[in-house]
Amino acid sequence: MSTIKVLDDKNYDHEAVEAECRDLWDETRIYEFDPQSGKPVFSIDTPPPYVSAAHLHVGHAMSYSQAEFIVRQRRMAGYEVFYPMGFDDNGLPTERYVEQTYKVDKKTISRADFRQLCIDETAKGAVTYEAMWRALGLSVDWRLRYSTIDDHCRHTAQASFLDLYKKNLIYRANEPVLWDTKYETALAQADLETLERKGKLYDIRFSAPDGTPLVISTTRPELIPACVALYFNPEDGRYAHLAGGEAIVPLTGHAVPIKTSAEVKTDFGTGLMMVCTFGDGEDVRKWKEDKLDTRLVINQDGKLNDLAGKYAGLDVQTARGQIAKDLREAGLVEDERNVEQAVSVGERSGVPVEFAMAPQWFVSLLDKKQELLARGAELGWFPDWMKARLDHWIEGLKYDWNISRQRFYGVPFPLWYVEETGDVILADPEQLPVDPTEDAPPQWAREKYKGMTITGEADVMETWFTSSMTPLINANWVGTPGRIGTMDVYPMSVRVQAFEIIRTWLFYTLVKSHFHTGSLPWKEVMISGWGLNEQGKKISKRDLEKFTDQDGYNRYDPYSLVRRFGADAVRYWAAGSHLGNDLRFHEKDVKAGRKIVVKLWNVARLATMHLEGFDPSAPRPPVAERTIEDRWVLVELNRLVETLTRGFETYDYAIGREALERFFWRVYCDNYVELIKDRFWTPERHSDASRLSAQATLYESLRTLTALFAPYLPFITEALFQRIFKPLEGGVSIHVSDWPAPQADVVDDGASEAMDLVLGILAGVRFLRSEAKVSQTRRLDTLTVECPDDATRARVEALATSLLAATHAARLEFGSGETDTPIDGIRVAITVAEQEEAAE
RNA sequence: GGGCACGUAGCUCAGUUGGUUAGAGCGCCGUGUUGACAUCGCGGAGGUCAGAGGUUCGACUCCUCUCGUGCCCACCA
Repeated sequence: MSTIKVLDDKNYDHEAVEAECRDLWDETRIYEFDPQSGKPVFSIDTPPPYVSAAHLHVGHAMSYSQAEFIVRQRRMAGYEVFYPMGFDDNGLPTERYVEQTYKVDKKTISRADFRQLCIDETAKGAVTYEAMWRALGLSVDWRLRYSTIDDHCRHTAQASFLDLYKKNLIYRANEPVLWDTKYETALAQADLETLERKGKLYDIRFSAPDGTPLVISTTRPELIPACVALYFNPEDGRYAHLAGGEAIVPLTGHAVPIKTSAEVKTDFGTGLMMVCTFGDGEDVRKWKEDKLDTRLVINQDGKLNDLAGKYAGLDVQTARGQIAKDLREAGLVEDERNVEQAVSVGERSGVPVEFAMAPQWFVSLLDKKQELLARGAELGWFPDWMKARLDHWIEGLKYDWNISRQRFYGVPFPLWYVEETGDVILADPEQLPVDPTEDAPPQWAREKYKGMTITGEADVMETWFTSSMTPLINANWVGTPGRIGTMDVYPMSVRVQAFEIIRTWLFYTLVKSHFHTGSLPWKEVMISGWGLNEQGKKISKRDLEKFTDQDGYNRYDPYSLVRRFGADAVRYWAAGSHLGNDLRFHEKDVKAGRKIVVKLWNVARLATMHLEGFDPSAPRPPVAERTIEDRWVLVELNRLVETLTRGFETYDYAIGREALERFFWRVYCDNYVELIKDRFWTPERHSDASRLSAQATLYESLRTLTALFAPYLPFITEALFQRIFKPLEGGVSIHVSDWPAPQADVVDDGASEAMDLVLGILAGVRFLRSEAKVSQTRRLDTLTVECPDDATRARVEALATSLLAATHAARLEFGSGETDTPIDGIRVAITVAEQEEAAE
């Protein structure tokens, strides 16, 4: 027979407990995915963070914790959990970081050497990240880790390219592309941000061949040398006579055609529009549709070229000022005024994008919008209103997906070009991953193009081309030997991510899955908000640096918080906002988390004191025979279980936290455990049966509470399980025990109503004690209850035992009360026990 | 300009299909300790639920409009 021992540690030592739990979890390997378990699989696709550039802050801790609440609950609910973790060490952020850290230039270092530096650097970052995730208690199966530059991921990305190529979903074109002049690379639409700024709108005088002035309006005078046409609205009577004619461009003196377009607004500026190569997307469209001349005046480095005449060599900004000045001096500026403009800038560079002509690889999207919208509609969205963001993005797509980047560090395209014929040689699937700038093309190609010049594609794929593969990376789509995970876990159960990358990561992943597998990548998506600083702004590097004190403590640094308050406390904070909503960080909220952890420890200590010697394997009193206090708490507990289970089904961890907190504090600690004390303190007025009833109920409720708290507070709940419950019921860990189900034999047979009466009277007594400055535990001589009618009096009388126990009173009397209670018509009064007075 | 979300106590937020005197945490005030917990208990103050209309027997909740905040999208050159 096993019985319960009292918890011996008076103080809860989170550091010791967390270390103990981590060791236990490592040793027992309970988080490892077992494909043979026969249980339904719950697989989760979480963001692979950039490991180099950014430092972790509580916002990261928040969103990963929110996902992990769900994971832990699903594991307990009987799912076989597949929980990998990835790191994104590809792409521009890493490249920039390495360039700056090692002071290297991509033009003077070999691709292999540079990649090695990136790999080394990101390996360091990954160590930090893994340590952080472990400290937070993320139940990741670390055998499933991937990093986007490793062989498996490069292989997957290149296989994706080959598959798209075969399916005719990818093409190469030499078209105007969005161009970042700072990093000198092409960009995709999704890489753009909008910058609001003040600009100037100039009215500038062009002329007709006969010298008649023609005044156009533009915010970009530096593009005048690139002008290839003027447009006006066909409805615009002012210019009707110009149609089909020509205009002479100032500064350069070249002639351009004058055309009409319904899109020109008659009330904007002068109603005459200058079209250039290329000022914006509209220019590109007219250039294509009307087969305009090409006068590309801005080079890939953002400087003007020889077409700009004396302005050659100036950057866009300088040229704009210089040209405006010269035009003004020449008397050609009719008007200039300030305007608000919205310009597209590179997300990373912050520099306004230009257009450049360079051959690029594109994935077809524009003719697939309907299919992609349909896929998006198949997904289960949590919260559901986030779906609108994807729909709007797809509807607003203007370009196919340009995946070429004129950068260095990324996954190479698996192909070579034959200079003489222009043919494209694709890598053989067996030779992936391949780097065409270093590796030879396949044997058959070397033979076929013998004697010709074969060059590997020097561009690399953009980073999203790889990260959009994470579900297929996890499911080992390419069949890398030795990797755990097969297409059996595909589509995955859920993707977790923040809202700002719906248009990128979510969208591209959907695209890839649709094209490669004809199915969704996951069944559902869980979209989280951001952790914000006290001011409600995104947490910045500045926050992380500025608020560090002498001890190295920083309130935005998850490590600092975990060390000071414990991982459970940080996680408890993270559960504080509903899914999809931002959460402001306040240290005091983590302290509140800490408080509930300590309270849980203490209430467990109290329970073990009352339960000392209790044998849970012995028959317990049927619920129907227990006291009303016990039946009441079990009814409340059943409701709690239902609430949490329902919340978790829709990824709403916050419902559960809220309900748990309310139950734990208001029902359990403040009332239930106080109400049962009398049965142990004054055994002479309670039966053995009622004591056993309390013990059984206390045991059951504490066990259920431990399980319900487990997804949120994995460490303390594990500690309680190991110390109290495991010796009695066996099992390895609370985290692989069963998720609680409502107890079927618990029905609300009036216990709640009766307890309302007891608690109402108790509230009145507590008020009187407080008024009279009498301790809440001091014994009362009499409890006097004033009832409005005989029926109420009879109900109160029937509850005498409970009332005396609750109020620690010796006698119940009926008479006139001193104060109201929350219950209509019932008033109470108290007298303090004489003998205690004497004892003092 | 369009879309999405939001506006509830000093601060941060709950409030599940509309139903009696709107809740919590923190903060504030008062008070209590030989029996889990001062990392605590008990009590208290504090809100015209952004504003205005409308639907309804009844609105924090549903509808319309206005104001304000955040984010996303947008070629007004």
